[in-house]
Amino acid sequence: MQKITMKDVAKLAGVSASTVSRVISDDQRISQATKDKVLKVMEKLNYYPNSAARSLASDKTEIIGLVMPSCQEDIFINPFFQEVLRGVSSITSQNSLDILIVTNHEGEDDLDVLKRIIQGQKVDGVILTRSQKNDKGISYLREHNIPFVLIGSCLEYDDITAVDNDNEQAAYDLTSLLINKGREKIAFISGEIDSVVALKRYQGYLRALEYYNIEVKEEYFISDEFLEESGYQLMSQLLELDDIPDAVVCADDLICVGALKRIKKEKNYNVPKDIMLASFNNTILAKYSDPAITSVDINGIQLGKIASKKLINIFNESQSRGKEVLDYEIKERDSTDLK
Amino acid sequence: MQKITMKDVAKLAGVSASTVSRVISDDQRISQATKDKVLKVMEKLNYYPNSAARSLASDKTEIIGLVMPSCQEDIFINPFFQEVLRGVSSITSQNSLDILIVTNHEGEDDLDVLKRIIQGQKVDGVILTRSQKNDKGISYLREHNIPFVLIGSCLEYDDITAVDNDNEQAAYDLTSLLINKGREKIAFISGEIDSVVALKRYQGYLRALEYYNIEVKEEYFISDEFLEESGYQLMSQLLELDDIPDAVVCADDLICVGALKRIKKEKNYNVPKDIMLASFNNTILAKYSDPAITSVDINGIQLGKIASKKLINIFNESQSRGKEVLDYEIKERDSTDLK
DNA sequence: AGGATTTGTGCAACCGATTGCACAAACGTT
DNA sequence: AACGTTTGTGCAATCGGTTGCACAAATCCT
Repeated sequence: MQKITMKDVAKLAGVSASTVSRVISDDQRISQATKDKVLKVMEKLNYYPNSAARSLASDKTEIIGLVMPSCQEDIFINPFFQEVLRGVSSITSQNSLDILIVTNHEGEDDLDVLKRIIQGQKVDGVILTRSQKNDKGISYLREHNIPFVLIGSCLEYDDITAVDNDNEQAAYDLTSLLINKGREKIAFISGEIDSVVALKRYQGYLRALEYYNIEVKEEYFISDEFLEESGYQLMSQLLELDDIPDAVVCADDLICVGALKRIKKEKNYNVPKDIMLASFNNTILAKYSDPAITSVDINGIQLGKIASKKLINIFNESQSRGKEVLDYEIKERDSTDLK
Repeated sequence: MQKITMKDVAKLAGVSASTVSRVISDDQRISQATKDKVLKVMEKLNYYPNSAARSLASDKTEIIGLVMPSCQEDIFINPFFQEVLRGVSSITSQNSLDILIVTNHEGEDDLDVLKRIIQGQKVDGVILTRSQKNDKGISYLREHNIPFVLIGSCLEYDDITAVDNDNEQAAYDLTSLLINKGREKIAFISGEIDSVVALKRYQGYLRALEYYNIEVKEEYFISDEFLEESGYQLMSQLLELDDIPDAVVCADDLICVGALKRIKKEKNYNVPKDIMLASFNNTILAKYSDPAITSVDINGIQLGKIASKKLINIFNESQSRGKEVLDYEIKERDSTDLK
């Protein structure tokens, strides 16, 4: 495929390359007549500007990076990320930006990827989809003053542009709901507790127990990874306790679905009668599982949308930085409903 | 953030920029001593090559485009695409490539996006996740000799590199399964029948009916979009017929889930007793719905992996072009099981 | 030892855009 | 008519790499 460059357009239109460039960026100083002429030629030649040349010269890529969990991790399977992607995608589409899926190449750790992407200037900015305690990535981005938005929260700095739900409060509400249904032996199972979101949900759970004067049993809190398999294993552990819980709060639908599967294996336990289940993220999993799972809708699409908008604001140096907290909604379903 | 360029590295290492460039590309001609020296400096300065400059000069981006359904379309919600993305991602990660999510910007049609991405040289090649009859995109890519791989099939050309399942046969098998369970009034509901995959599945369905000498009723085939909502609507139509089908083959899980929802609304119909449901793609939806839906596992992850591998092969001009047909597997679940 | 060969490095052109500055043409003013 | 503005366009440097070619130094040969 032979390449059409600006020069070709310029020559055919009988103008200089700079004029063509200015037509593309819709420069005020170019007369309408010239613009029309050049645009016609561009159309005729099927010209599209070379984006590498463009970003080299202008120092902009028109691409934003969406940083996903390492792709080796199966957590990538979590439908939550697809929701975020959809949200992001709808905004980038409106703003003529593209999305680069950022995952680590073989041998890279989470910080390496960011460095490669950012310093290699593959993107103009990034959206992070999760955060950890003492997140190296966040520190790096912050120190180097790189445009980024966090979906989630950051414990260490309060000057970070982010979108999140009040996961602590949501977990409090969810746990309270179980308590109000008469449950007192409530367990909490989670993915990596280093993840801020897991931590916040755990704290909300604790606060609810304390508020209702329910004893916090150490063995009722166990964590592993954000995977269905982990949910299955963790539930196994709970079922082996002398005093089996009568309700379980899961930090994520994927975990919850795993836990449910494990419970179903035992003929003598019924959800919700013997054990109630409640969870987070309200992905399609929760909606279509049997029984359907009560889950906190954190509106992944909206998180993605707001995050992208904020990132675009940062590009434009307009306001609306800072942290934005989105509403959540508990979707009550059969897993907590005794009918 | 001040930029570190090759010149900086070159100066500090006491070599020329070309040498640095050659160290990066691990050129044979550079001595090990020099390589070590330069690498050390690169590390020290935290140098990462500017990818715009790199691709401008080398005419390579190290990025592959994953062409998604228009992001306005809700089909983007289909978990199938996430599976593909996971597969692609695992391969690109191993090969130090990145993924650009390609969706149309506002005002662009499907062909425009491709032109912009390809002629603007944002990517080295693309993976298409769906195809239509007389697909403009495919013609364009083919004519301009652009590296691409299709996940799916193309009816018009047989020289296209693609990965697919034998969807016709799969639909035949699936329909046969229903027939063997004693059903004879089998409907087929689908998304856009312009999509090749829908068409193939429809053809397989027809072939099964013919093979078993079952009359093909025109009103048993209706189509709309690949959405849950469509499944719901289409099922409504079927339920209004004088002679209601006793089994429905759906072209996609999302549709099937919608259809199921609609059936559940009618108290006097039971799945699978009155109406059996069977579907395609075996996404989590099918697995966790209630009743669980019998679905053809087409292995989206694997499709994504093979597609990426093939694309990389095209880059390397190695063989293994052509079409590859992957196995499918019918996962029988409660929606077709009378117990 | 001198020439041929191999090995390692640098020079400079080039990739295709953007953009500050210069300047010609067209216009308005007195 | 002469001069100052305004308007529209072109020149040329620049962005940060890659790569063909030239060439110096090191090695090998007879």
